[in-house]
Amino acid sequence: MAMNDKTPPDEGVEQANGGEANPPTLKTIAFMTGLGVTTVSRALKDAPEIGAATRQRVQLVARQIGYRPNRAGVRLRTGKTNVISLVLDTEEQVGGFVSDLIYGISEALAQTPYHLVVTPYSRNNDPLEPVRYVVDTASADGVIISRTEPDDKRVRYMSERGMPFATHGRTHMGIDHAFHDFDNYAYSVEAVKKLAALGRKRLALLAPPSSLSYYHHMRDGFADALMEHGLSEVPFPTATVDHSIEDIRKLTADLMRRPNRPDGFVSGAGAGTFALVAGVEDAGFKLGQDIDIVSKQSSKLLHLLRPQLYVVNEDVRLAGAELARAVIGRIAGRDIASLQSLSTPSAVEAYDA
Amino acid sequence: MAMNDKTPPDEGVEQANGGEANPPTLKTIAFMTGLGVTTVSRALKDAPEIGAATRQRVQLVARQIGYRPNRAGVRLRTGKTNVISLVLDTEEQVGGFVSDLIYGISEALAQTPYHLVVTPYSRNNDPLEPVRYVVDTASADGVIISRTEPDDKRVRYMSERGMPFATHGRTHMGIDHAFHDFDNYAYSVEAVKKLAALGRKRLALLAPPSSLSYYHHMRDGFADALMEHGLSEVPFPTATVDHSIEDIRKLTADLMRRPNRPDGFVSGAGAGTFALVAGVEDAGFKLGQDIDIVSKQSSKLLHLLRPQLYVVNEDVRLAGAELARAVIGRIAGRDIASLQSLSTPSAVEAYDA
DNA sequence: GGCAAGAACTGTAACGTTACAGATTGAATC
DNA sequence: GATTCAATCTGTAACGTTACAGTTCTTGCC
Repeated sequence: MAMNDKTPPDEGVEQANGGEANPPTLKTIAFMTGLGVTTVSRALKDAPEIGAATRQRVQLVARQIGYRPNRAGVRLRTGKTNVISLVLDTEEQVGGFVSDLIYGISEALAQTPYHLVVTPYSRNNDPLEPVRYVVDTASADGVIISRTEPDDKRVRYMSERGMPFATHGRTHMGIDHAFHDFDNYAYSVEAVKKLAALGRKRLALLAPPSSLSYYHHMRDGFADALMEHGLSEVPFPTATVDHSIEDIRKLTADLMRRPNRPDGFVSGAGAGTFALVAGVEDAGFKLGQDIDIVSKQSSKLLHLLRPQLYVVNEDVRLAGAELARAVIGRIAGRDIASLQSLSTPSAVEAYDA
Repeated sequence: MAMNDKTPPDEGVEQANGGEANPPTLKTIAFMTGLGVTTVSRALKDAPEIGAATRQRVQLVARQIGYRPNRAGVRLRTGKTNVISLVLDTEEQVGGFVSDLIYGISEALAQTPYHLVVTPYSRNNDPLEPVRYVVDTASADGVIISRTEPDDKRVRYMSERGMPFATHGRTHMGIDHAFHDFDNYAYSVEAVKKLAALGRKRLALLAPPSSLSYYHHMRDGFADALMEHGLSEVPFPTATVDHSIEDIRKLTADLMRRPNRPDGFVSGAGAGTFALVAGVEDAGFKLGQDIDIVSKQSSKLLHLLRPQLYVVNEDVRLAGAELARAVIGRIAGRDIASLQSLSTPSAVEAYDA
């Protein structure tokens, strides 16, 4: 049995043995077990043509010495990066939104070999650029994007090139893909219903920018519910949740000083609601008296701002976890239909003292 | 001139040329220029022993065909990952804090070849674990950590093993290292000074958890300034900025109902201040009248919560950018002393209507 | 006893890059 | 004309992994 013709992994290195131990590789295990590297490699991934005894022996040794596959080696050989890329707009307004998304994703990735890489872009630049980078350099196995548009270039790009991805928000472009979304239609329906029940008649909507998909959902729900309850809309077109706090505040105050001011607001974002409230009060009106506001929030701060606010909670952390599961599902080749989820808003909550 | 003995990069692949083009490699450029891969490699990194004409020719071709070095190849050969790892506590309370940190880091990394990998851990587990993982598997060239402690195991671990890193916050353990910190000592000195000027006498501090470095800075500044202005402290030991909004609120209300309640608060975190205000009002007291509060904030929401609040802004995005610059500096072997920065708090701001 | 077939294992090559040790020039020096 | 030298270029090997094409050995069958 020619066992000693295996080359020990550190041969040629003259350092004393007390020096830094290099991380173990397949070669290390091969040397320790007297097997070939190929056998070790296959034994570690439970290949069928490896004997049960050998497999167990290899896995035991690997565990003992704390073997971890070298990511660069695997990536170079197989092309598998074990990376999920989160493409983020770094101009994103305030709020723990992005933090929560990242926490949710991390949570779901923790049990997997995947690392999370944040790929930023500036809203001023082309949103397609970071996606193109990731796809062209194959620097991730899957991508998560947010700020989804109804006809989204990024979705088309990734679809055409077979890059697995999941979107935060839906599209309407005839391409089926994994997504997670908050049901903003249901949200604004519930919000309007609440305001109707409070006797409000003329409602305004602080909407997302009209380029984004959820603008349409929110707007449609708003319009349908207005119709159903026989209420009217006070247009508030210039302001969106993407505007700065100062802008929204000023636009709101202006709106409130008009003769046909609204007596109810539906707000699409927690931070925007801070500005709404300030604008309303700047104009001299009182929340819960002259006007009522229903807002979405991802943090829990709105009721501390004003207890008169009505809120619906959006669990962004959950969204992150769902998105991570969805991309991983796509990478594993799972069925798209099973990787699409919609989060139903909870009931509108009044402040509970 | 034997030029055609170079092997074209796609030899052996039977696909028609109309198929997907594989990303160009050094071999591609070598083939196109008629040079050897080694020459191409060196030409691209401006090595001195390559002729000026050749260098330009190679770089031109590389640019034209959109060559990008394969990260796995570089990483495997050199050990350089071109990755910065941000180690994050995923239990972090609320606030755009982490978002801003990430945006700041991304901003600074955008001009470099570095990718940002988020390495999460749960506060319940050992904070050393993710750091050990990154160091042991050499999965990043540099690390950024936050929630720094005066005697920080992670700092020791990375120091001893020569992993470049930067900390958000300082340590006091006789190890010199790169950091960025907000001057929380100066902050609480200014905060107390403001409250003294307002005629407040009995101050309480909503501090960070006592395990963290900035607890001590904030506390020392608080104590020194109390002394200087002849004010007294109302102990508020159980509550920290890490507690939930609900907990802080309740503890604050309890405190305010005591006979020796404070007439001024210094708050170490924006989200905590939301809870402070709620607790104060729960107990029936009025901000600006019975009590004044000075708070740090990283978002701009506090003055919308209550205009009576006094705020100091902490630019976390800047902190992120500084931290990124600091780690990169360490990786480049720059002097530690030049990679330590302290951000001086701006003046205490009252609401400016 | 000879042979086929499977089980269990092995070596080689390749992914893309760079370190290292040459090789090939042409010009300058003696 | 030979020798040295610098300038410029090149091939080979290796980083750690896996696909592929063997190789060896045992066992069963005729």
